[in-house]
Amino acid sequence: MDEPDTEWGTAEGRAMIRLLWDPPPPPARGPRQRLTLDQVVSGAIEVASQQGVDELSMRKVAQHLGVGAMSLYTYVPGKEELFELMIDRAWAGRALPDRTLPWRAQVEFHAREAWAMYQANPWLIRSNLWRMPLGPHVLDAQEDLYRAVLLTGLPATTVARVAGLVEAHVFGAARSAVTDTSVSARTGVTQDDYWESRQSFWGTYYTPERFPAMTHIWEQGGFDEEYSDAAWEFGLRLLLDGVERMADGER
Amino acid sequence: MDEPDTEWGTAEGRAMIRLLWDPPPPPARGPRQRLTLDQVVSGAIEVASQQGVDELSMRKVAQHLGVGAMSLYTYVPGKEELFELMIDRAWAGRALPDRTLPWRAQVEFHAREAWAMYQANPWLIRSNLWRMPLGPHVLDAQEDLYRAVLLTGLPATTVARVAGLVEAHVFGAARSAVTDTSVSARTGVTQDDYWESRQSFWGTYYTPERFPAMTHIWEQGGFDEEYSDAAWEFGLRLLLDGVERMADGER
DNA sequence: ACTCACTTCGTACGGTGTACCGTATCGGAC
DNA sequence: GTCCGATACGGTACACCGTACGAAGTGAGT
Repeated sequence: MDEPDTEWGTAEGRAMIRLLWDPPPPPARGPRQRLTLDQVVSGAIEVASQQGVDELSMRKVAQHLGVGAMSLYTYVPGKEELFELMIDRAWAGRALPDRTLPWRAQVEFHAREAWAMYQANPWLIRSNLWRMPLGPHVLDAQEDLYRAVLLTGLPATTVARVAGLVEAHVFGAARSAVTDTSVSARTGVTQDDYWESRQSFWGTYYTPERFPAMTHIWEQGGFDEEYSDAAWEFGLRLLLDGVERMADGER
Repeated sequence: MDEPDTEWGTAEGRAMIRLLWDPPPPPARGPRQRLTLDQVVSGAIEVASQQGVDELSMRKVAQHLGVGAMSLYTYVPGKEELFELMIDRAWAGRALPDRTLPWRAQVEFHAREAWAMYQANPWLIRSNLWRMPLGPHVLDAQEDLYRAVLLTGLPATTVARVAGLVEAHVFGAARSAVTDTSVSARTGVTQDDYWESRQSFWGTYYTPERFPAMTHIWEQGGFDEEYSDAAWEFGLRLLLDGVERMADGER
């Protein structure tokens, strides 16, 4: 009789999948739409980029696009779905490596593309926390990464793990690198201001006796270049060196 | 004259640091407090654990503790600060490794403790996105990890990178592993229901022709054990193998 | 006994996502 | 050309959020 309206059942799931994979047919029979789905997604991304993902709201997206808030719901079932579309759009920008390159160069290309994607779309960092959306561009990129890792000749289980490691590593590095700047953009507080606001800690509670290792690394300049390009590529190299060794041992 | 009330300046920063590091003196001169700061933090963690971090609200925490919503603000400046206290509390549960063990065993111990922490507190996954709080328990654990990695004898910059890699890797693995279950707990939709709701995708848009690599890995059972303990320990091993080789080459 | 710092919490404000529904707009059928 | 009905638009409303404000009650110090 009265079915629950918030169910995630097959109905909503199917609607989302269609939205991602099928171009929505331009509806005949009614007044013409003022916008396109693409414009809505782009507008949302612009709002998220300019004001930060925390400030993203349906009302703000609508205002940015010059329509009423509720009008968005004719393009998109809800905010969550809009977010999935935004994610897939971001992944659409990822280029694929030249298939004639050796596997390692291809994987490194993928990693650099992922890094660039997170740099260009910091709001992504706050997303993939949920499930990765089953969007076409997401899957195409992942498929190609799996293809590249398969070139190693390693067993399937290992390939799945390695591909996951590469994606997770880049994501983790991007998260750390982007966090500071995005927080700054959101609150208008610069990184220096933040540290200054917390400096009472350094003078009061931080003592070299309690934190000798950190103090030592600090004095050696070990924290100076934290999360530059060099830092995350160092991790990638470490990772791929291990994979390469496994692959060599395999054959 | 009218100073901005939302400033993050030294005032608020100092208050937060004191809240984290100094036990709040039991206030004389007024009616006795009904709760303690510890109880507030514990209550918030219970709400986050039971209902999911998205459902965490000051009103719900207050109700859970049997007090009015606004009463919480006598213990804590705001929600953000409460969250930092929750994070530090979670880190407080991390045990430290036996210092007589070799460095690798110590680092692995740290990694396993981190994994256990994320398993026990899935709401953490949605947190560290901002800056890591400067809480005493967070810093004590990190200090000890740096100490353990320093035992390798590697240069300071490398030590900083390796420690970051280990933490980031465990976090990434935990994020992927925990996501499914936490979404289930939040929405009451099981993982199977979710996949069923999206199954129109598998029948309609997923074709082996478009995704040959994924299909191949799937057929080989490569995705079966995704994000079990074995999966993330595989990544850790790969990582530490590389570190070990660097350390050996060093001396 | 008085003072007054302090806790508690009801009320309220501006924000959110979005359900509901009246109104305007058009394509297709006649 | 006229009308029907599906559709887009968007105002209003509801439940919820974080939290500012202030009134009322409490209890130690004087």
